[in-house]
Amino acid sequence: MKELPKIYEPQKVEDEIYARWEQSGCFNPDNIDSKEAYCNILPPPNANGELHIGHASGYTVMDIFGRYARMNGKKTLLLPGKDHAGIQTQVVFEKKIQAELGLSRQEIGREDFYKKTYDFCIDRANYMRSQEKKIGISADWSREKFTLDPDVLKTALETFVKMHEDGLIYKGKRIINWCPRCGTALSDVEVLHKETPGKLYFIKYPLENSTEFITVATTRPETMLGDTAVAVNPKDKHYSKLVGKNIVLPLQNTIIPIIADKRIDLSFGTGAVKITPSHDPLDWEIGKDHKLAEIQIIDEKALITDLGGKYAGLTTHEAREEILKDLEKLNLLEKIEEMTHSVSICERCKTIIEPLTSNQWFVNVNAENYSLKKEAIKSIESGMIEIFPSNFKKILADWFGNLHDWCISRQIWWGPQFPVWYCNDSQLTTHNSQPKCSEPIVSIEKIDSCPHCGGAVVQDENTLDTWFTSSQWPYTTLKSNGKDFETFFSSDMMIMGRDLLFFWSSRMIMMSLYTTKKVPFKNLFFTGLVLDKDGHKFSKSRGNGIDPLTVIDKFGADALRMSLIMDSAPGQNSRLYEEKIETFRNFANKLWNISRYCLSQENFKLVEDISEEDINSEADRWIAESLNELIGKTNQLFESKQISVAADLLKTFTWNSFADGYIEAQKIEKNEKMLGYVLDKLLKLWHPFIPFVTEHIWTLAGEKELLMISKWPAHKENKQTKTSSYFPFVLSLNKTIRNVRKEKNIESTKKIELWIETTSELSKKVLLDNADFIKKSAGISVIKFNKTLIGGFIQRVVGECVIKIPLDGLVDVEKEKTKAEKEIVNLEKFIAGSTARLSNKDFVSKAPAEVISQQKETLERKQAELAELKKHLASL
RNA sequence: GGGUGAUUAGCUCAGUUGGCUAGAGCACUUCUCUUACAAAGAAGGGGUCACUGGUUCGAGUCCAGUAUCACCCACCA
Repeated sequence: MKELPKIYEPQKVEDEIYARWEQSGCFNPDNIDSKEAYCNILPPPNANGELHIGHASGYTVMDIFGRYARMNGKKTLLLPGKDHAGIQTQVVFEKKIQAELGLSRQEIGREDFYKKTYDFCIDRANYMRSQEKKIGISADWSREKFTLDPDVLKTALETFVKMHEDGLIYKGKRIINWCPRCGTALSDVEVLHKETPGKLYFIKYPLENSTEFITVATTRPETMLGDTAVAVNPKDKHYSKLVGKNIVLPLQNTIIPIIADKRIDLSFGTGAVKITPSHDPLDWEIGKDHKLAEIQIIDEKALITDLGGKYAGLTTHEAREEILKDLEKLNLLEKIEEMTHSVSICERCKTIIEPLTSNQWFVNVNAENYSLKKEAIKSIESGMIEIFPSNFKKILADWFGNLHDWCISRQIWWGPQFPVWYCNDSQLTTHNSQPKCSEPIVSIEKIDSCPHCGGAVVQDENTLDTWFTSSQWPYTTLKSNGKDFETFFSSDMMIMGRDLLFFWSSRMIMMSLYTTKKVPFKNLFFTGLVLDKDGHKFSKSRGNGIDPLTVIDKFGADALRMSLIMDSAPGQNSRLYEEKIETFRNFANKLWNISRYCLSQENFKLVEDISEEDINSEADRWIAESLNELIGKTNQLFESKQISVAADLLKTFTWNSFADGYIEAQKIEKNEKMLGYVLDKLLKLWHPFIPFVTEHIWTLAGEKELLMISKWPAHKENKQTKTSSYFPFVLSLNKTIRNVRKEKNIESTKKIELWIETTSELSKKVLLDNADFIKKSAGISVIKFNKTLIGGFIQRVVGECVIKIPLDGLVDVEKEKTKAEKEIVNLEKFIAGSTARLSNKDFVSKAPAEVISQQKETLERKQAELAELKKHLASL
């Protein structure tokens, strides 16, 4: 066998390994013959940038489960894709063309802008795909989809048509969130709320035909131009006499009523509220109930409209200044208070949102014939979808409960245009000879002329909300490829950042139940945010980003994968930093060197299974049994989705048990077959986590088939496990001797004698069986049993043995005394507690037998130890 | 205003049906380049598991409350 380098260099092998996986065709489930299917739909990243560490985190988890399923013989599909990401991509691309060409999208024109953005996305998608491969995702690239692929989009638009027919999609004038910078309506989830210091203005509104005033408080005085009422709480005694009277609205000089509405908070401000139905969500509700007029005084560019009289054309900010000045002149500004309040801002560009009434398309989430939200709640509460961590279940259900209609029309250019046409005629004339011409024509096919009058038609200019298409992603992607939908839907697991809880997971659930009557996924798994070392979010402005490719280049993909999934529970944030990644790079190297050792053994090969005859020593039995136990636990942990705990367990076994324990013992008493068996199982168990290094070692060991499709290790259930505590006893004996050497500063080259007193024949046998190993690893010249030792010696107790190490002249009696005394106190404390517990009737009657016997066993051992110690102390 | 999560060794975090003289990695102390590995090996120090009560034979783990921090939701004008 050729000499392998001491250091594992992932950079040199990872690309080649990935290429072999791809060429094998095993990423494609069509090439796997199995009745049982498994499918993870990978969350499609926005095709407008590059992969960041958050993507890598989710992908790693998905790939781990995918590889686990594949090795368990399931027809496994990991379906990759990319999202066109409407508003976000438009913002990104507009900036790009502005910077590179000095052009605005208006200067380019809608059609051309769309084409250019499309090309940009495809370019980014190609780059991002190469990043995804670097991470080692075992996805079927032949099935990769983009949200704007014709087949995917067609399926999504068919849903639109169906929902429209069912009355779940309607167009109407409602108050919406308007982003003046993006120039579009936004849904509620796309609006953020930010605590902002501001001012509360108290304005006096004169009563009609009176010298009295009613004072209202507002943070946005400019909206008074659109006031159509003043409202007070019906219970508010201060104002009860005024309800029904009128007010002369200052500056506008219109007459508006004072109304009573229970939604008004008595304790806030003066208890009297100006009502501006066109520019405030609550006011809009109140206005509707009281049939108030709506006067839109702010337009879609955040400028005052003509209805704003002399303020028309001003920005809202300018108008506010002017209005305050004018009110002051009229002596109507009573006072100004400082306050902090919550301001709505655009999720994408952070511009302040202007609420305004607008004609938009909505999804009715609670229609009489089909309630999207109620069905979703049902699916969650009935457990059709299992959610990790489980407390997110309640959060989701509550969110659905409070859900309002979903605004799905955007006034942007990037994204699918509404499949809706209008008869030109109907827009021009209000009196139409054909009444049907006034109704929108909804169709996924392009419409050339009005089906009723044959006249010209125009397509609805609106663009669909990105989440309308991505909410159908598991359905549309599988639907567009042969029988995939029948085979794989519902998908098995969906993994996403918790920030997508409301944006995406919720909508996928609603839409899937509506279109397919099935849940989109059986398990929903949330990852927390990946933060930097100081717990900050990664962001461009902070400049603390970690590029996955840089990390992979430096430490390898396996190290990155491990550092992303370890040390974090589902849904919990985790921190990522170089030192952490380094430790996993070190682990990959450890596994590499373990394998190097194994491969260097004569006649070494990986072994699928062993029999009783292959177990020759205590060490063999111990490692075989521990391994079997490990396999059982790992499988359980995979089933309960606790992969980070599983990886931790594997790591402890690999490093501590196998490398430090078994391999060292095996050097004395060779058993290549056992080495081959354990390594075979370890490579398999590790493969989902660290696919590259394991596959590489597998190949070096001479295996022809890929590790990726090897059979997952099975736990041997029926096998009666014999007690495997003998070898750990040998290990702890070694440890104790080394400890003594260390304490006494005995050079490692100096051999010492080991005298043992024991009444246990079994212990004696084990020690004799492992004498060579003990001698070598603890530097012992000779082991003597039950001899009387004369002269100075150090005494320790290990298990049922009293061990004595003759050390003439090196024994510090006082030091040994203190040490023994300290240990005695410790033991007595433990024994007292343990004895009390065992003599407690309730404990004995209620605790499980296993716990009791274990307790007894430990107590006896400790008591024996104590007795020896006392004896020893007396002799000092 | 409502909700969720966190609080365990100097730091970052595990700890899933309650059985723990509480674990890992990093950092620290002391040895060792011993023929798989110094990206390593060996030995060691370090914690009344935020606080207060409760349930229980037994609580880091379950319940109630308190404190601090973080995040999310909400139509406080």
